Parts: sequence; structure tokens; C-alpha cells
Amino acid sequence: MSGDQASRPPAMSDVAALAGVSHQTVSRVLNDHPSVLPATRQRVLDAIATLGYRRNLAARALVTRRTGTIGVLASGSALFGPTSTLIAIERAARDAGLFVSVATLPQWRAGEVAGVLEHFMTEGVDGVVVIAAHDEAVEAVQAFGTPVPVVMVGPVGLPAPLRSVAVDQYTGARLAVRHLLDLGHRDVTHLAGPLDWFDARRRIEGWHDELTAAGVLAGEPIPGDWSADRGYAVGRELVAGGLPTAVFAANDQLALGLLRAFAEAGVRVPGDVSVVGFDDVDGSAQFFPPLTTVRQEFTALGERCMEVLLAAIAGEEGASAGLIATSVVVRASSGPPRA
Amino acid sequence: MSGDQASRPPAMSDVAALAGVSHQTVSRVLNDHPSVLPATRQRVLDAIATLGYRRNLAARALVTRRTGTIGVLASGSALFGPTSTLIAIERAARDAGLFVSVATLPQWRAGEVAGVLEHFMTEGVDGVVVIAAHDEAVEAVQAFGTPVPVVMVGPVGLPAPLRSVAVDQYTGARLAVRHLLDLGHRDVTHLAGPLDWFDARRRIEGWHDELTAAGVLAGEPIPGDWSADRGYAVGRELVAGGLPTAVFAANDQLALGLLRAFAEAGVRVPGDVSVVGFDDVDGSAQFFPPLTTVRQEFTALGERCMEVLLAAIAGEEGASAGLIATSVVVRASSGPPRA
DNA sequence: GCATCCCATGTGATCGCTAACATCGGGGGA
DNA sequence: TCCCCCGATGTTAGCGATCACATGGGATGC
Repeated sequence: MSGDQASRPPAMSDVAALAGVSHQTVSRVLNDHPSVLPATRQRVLDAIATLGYRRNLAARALVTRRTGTIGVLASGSALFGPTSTLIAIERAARDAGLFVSVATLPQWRAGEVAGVLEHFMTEGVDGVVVIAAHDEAVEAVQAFGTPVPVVMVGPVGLPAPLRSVAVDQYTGARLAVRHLLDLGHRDVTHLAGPLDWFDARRRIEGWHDELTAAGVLAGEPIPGDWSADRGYAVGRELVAGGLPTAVFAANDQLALGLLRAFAEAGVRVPGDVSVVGFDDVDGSAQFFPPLTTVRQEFTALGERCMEVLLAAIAGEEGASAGLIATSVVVRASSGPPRA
Repeated sequence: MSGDQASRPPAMSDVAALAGVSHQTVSRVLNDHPSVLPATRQRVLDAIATLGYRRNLAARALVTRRTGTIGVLASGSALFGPTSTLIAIERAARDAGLFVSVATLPQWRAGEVAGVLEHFMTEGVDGVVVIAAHDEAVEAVQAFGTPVPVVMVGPVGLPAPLRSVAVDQYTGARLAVRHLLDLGHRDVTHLAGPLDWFDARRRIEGWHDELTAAGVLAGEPIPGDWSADRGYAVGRELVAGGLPTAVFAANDQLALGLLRAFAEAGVRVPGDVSVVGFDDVDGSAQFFPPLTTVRQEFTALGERCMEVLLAAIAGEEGASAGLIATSVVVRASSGPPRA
């Protein structure tokens, strides 16, 4: 029966033969079916151990129409936020017993997004997570219309059937500004991220609303990207054109550039100007000076993401997301304004 | 025949029926078999498009015993090097038409490594890439003994059947030190990475050998980890205990900490002391001052990694790895020593 | 002009697993 | 005591692809 070609890995039937049961009983043991006698179960488990048997996932997927795999579409940059999110999601997924197929995308062009989603569909993923922080990503995913559930990480309030999970960027920004207001600042400039990113927009709104709520005129944010280079350029302009008492940068990279510009110009931080960032990247505690910033709970984000996705896969409807908390990490770059 | 349950996605037989051919001919079209008449091929392609057919990978894997998937075992940290490597490998793999299953590991304990490898084996991956920079990882992988090819990214000269691909850390370190020697330095201290990391050890060797080759006594490197905090602590000690004319830090984070310590103490860089890092992380161009550092070609690393893995999967023997080049990025943190 | 070979295509078996149904005892209620 | 039901296990039929082999017709060789 069992043609031992030495090349073929053991199959369920081999285990069954060794244990003296039918292959179906082996299947029952593997799937924790209740009606298997303890003695039988043990015999099967022994046979599995002896043979070094591993269940063939392809065969299983073929009949169950479930692969137990999710596809994660991530950005192809090493940016701190997206990367941390990816790691958190992967961990949460594997804890839930799922396999994680990852594809990265250098740019969010619709064609490429469709290509990757097609790739995932061919693979037969049970669900997709898109770590997508900006508009084009949402449009591209929406246009594709996958047959399996999709969770977008970043955006909020998407039209069905898309679901989303996000960090509370808005409140994070408000907390950062509140911190500065509490120190006595009334002149808080915002160096924003790129406007086609959700996070950037929500941080702008938070900054604006918190200032407005305190009766302070917000003005216009300074347009930026996420780069330290841009931070430096803006820093120089501020030095030349007149400093506010505080700058809230949309991320730590921008803040890093600002700090360099200020340091070079002999502007003291926080003596002459306070700087607050966003992300709490590795090393921000050793910027010059150490950066006050906003920390996001990526682990919680990953877990929430999995909850929502698993619920969606199970066919549940709502699965409202809620927002992931942030907190201000106060360091040396922020202080009271000069009197 | 085709029981249109509306729930089942179209299968090859559905396409065959619509195109008026046998399922085998559909298979031939999909696999680019030469002997299919252009007219037939077109009819099949049309039917595929009409039905929105997608080939079922599980069914294919079941019979071919190939999943077209590779497993990538990455570290669970957002460190720049490992993350960039992961992204590069993913891109190279997908370009090669492979699916990428990722698992991250917060710690390299043998049990966890075995667990993840077991996970990959169950999934039926055709090969495994391990982005592992230190000893324990190699031992754990070696102990597991996977039945499929494994490529370790980082180490060099592993015993068969393990293969490896690595960046030329050694030469990178020599280049960095050479740069300092060329500027006239003779007193180059090395702030090292953790000694159980290959990269750290090889950077130490490169530093040591380049100094020795120039007839300079190297002394002992200062032990470190990869953190900016450690860099800061060491920076303060150096300020208190006597500065060398140059410090070669094992990575940019360490360098960042050094720079802060020097800036706080009023030590001028590069006037009083030159600093060189390693990695060229995002933002290092905006450190204060902008950091001279060593850049690694991650894209090339990913591509080479795939070449080696694909060759191994194809059954080829040698597939010697070669080392990936590095280059020095000269910025403002290095200059001639004070006369 | 006839045998030969190859090209284009079809047929049947099979990969390893799970779902659905069949079977066979034994225990409890009427 | 008889019957019904359930627990433990076996049997059969696919899931959707590929592989190996079969088939039939036209071009080729001598």
C-alpha cells in the first residue's frame, strides 16, 4: 500500500496504517473532534510523532476552501510607523494561528495595488489587511473590490464593505498641543505631513482644534512631507523669518531636521523654541535635545486589526473599530516659552 | 454539469466548458505549453476573462508538491537594517513570482525558531530565508534541520547545507576607518555593537585590520549594543575621560547618542572629534552635524538572496554567495583632526 | 504511396485531505 | 425486554489542478 518512495513525506494514510485506524480518525484527532477515545487518540499521536507527519495544508485548503492565510499589503518603505504596524499585525495574526503573506508596494499606483491583490486572491487568502496611509491606496483597493474581507489600517470611517482600524491621530495631536498650551505657549506652529496621508490630515485637525478650543488662532500649517530634510529646510526658514514659541512637527523625522536647523543657528531648544514630534522613533530620546513626542500603541493596533478581520471572516457584520490610544512622551525639547 | 451554486468560484472545468475544450487544454494555456493553437488559446483566454477565473493554488500545490511560496523569518524589531533587508527580499521574491510568508520573532530562542520553521513546513514553503544576525539564530536553524533549502542573511561561511548571503561588513568597516585615516586620524576608537551579532564582530575586525595595516595600534573596542542610549552613555564617558580624535560607531543609532553627548558638552564635531556611523539610516543626513556613515546595498542583498535560494530550490549545488558592497557616505561629522 | 513522426488535444488517475453518510455496539427509557 | 439513540469508527466521494498516456490527422521521408 504505502509505496515508500523515500521521497514522499508521510501522509495521513501512512499515519492511519501505523496506528491501525482509518485516515478519518487521524483527521479527527488533528481537528480535535470530541468523539475519539483517549487511547485511540494517543495511538494516533504516537504514530504522528514516529513518522514526523505534517498535515498538508494545500490538500486541506482544497477541500475546506480556507487557507488560514491572510495577505498583508504594506508600503515598501522603512518608515517607522508602517513598519511597526506590519510587525504588530504579523505577530497578532500568527498568535491567532494564521499565516501571513506579505507584499510591499513602493508606490500606491492603482495598477500595482490591483496586481498585488490579484496575487493574494490567487493565493486564496481568507482576508486582507492593507497598511495604507493615504488616499490613493483606499481608492485602488475600493476599485478592485476583493471577494474577501479587507481591513484598512489607517483611515477611519470607510464605506462598507471596507473596514478600518486606526490610531487616534487626532487626539494624539490634541494631546501634543495641549502639552504645549499647558506649558504656556500660545504661538504653536504646525509642520505638517503630506496632505494625501490620512494621518497627516488628522494631526492637522487635532492641532487646529486644540488651539481653537483654547481660544488661539491656528493659522495655516506649514506644508511638509515626512522627511528630515524638509524639517531642516523649514527650520532654516523659521530662523530667518521669525520663530514661533513652539513647533509641533507631524513626525519625528521632521522634528529632527528642525532641531538641526535650530542647533546650527544657535537657537536654543526649548529656551527659544519648543519642539514636539510624533511617533517616538528609535533614537528620539537621544536627539539633541531629547524629543518630546507622541507614542502610538502599535501592538494594540495589530491586535485590534486582527479582531476586526477575524470577525469579518467569520461573517459578523459590524465589528466597529474604535481608535487606538496615544500618549505624550515628555522629554527635553519642550518647555515654557520665554517670558 | 456545472452546478452554479453561485458560491463556488469558477474552476478550470468551467472555463473548459465555456471555451469548448478540455480542462487539460486550459491547463496548457495557463502553463504556456507550446502546443496550443493560437486560436484555441485565445478562446480559452476569453473564457477566463469572461468568468473571472483564477487558478486555485492549493489544487496546484497538491499535485506539483510546490507552493511557490517562501518563508521569511525576520526579527521582530523595527531596526533599520533588518527591516530594509526584509523589504528588499520581499520585492525580489515577488519579482521572481514567489509568494512570501513572513514570520517575525521578538527573540531568537531555539524553541520559538523551531516553532516558526514548523509553521513554514506545514505551509509547505519551497524554501526559507532567515534574516538573522546573530549566533543563536544560526544554531537554532541548524538544530531544526529543515527539509527545504535555507538561506541565512547575515552570516558568512556556514557549514552545508545552510547557505548564506551577506553584506560585506568587514570591508565597509575598513572603508570607514580608511576615510578617517585619510583625513589624518591616528586615534580611532570603535564603539562596537553587541558581540553576539555577526555584523558587529565583522565591523570590529574591519576596524582593527585597517588600523593595523596602517601601522596604528587598535586597542580594544568599546562594548555597546545598537542603541542611541548606549551611544550617549559612552559619549559622556569619553568626554569625561579623554577624547580620541575620531570615533567609528558600529551603527548610526550609537553615533546619534555620541553626537548628543558631544553637543551637550560643547565638544565640536568634527573640530574636536570626528564621528562615523554605519547604516545610513533615514535622517542621518540631518543629525547634528550630518553623519558620515556607511551605506549598504539592501536591494542588491535581496536580489542575491533570491538568486541563491532559487538556485538551491532548483537543486543546484554551490551557489556561492559573494558579498554585497558598501560605500562611505561622507557628510559633515568627519574632518581632519586638530593639528 | 505508405509508414513515421509530431502536433494539437482529450481521457483517466491521482495528489492528501475533509464532509457526509454508513456501521456497529451498548446503555437507558417505556 | 425491546427499541431508539448516540458514541466511536469506517467508507466513499469529491475539492481543482497536473501528469502520463491515448488519439487522430497532417506533414515528412524514402
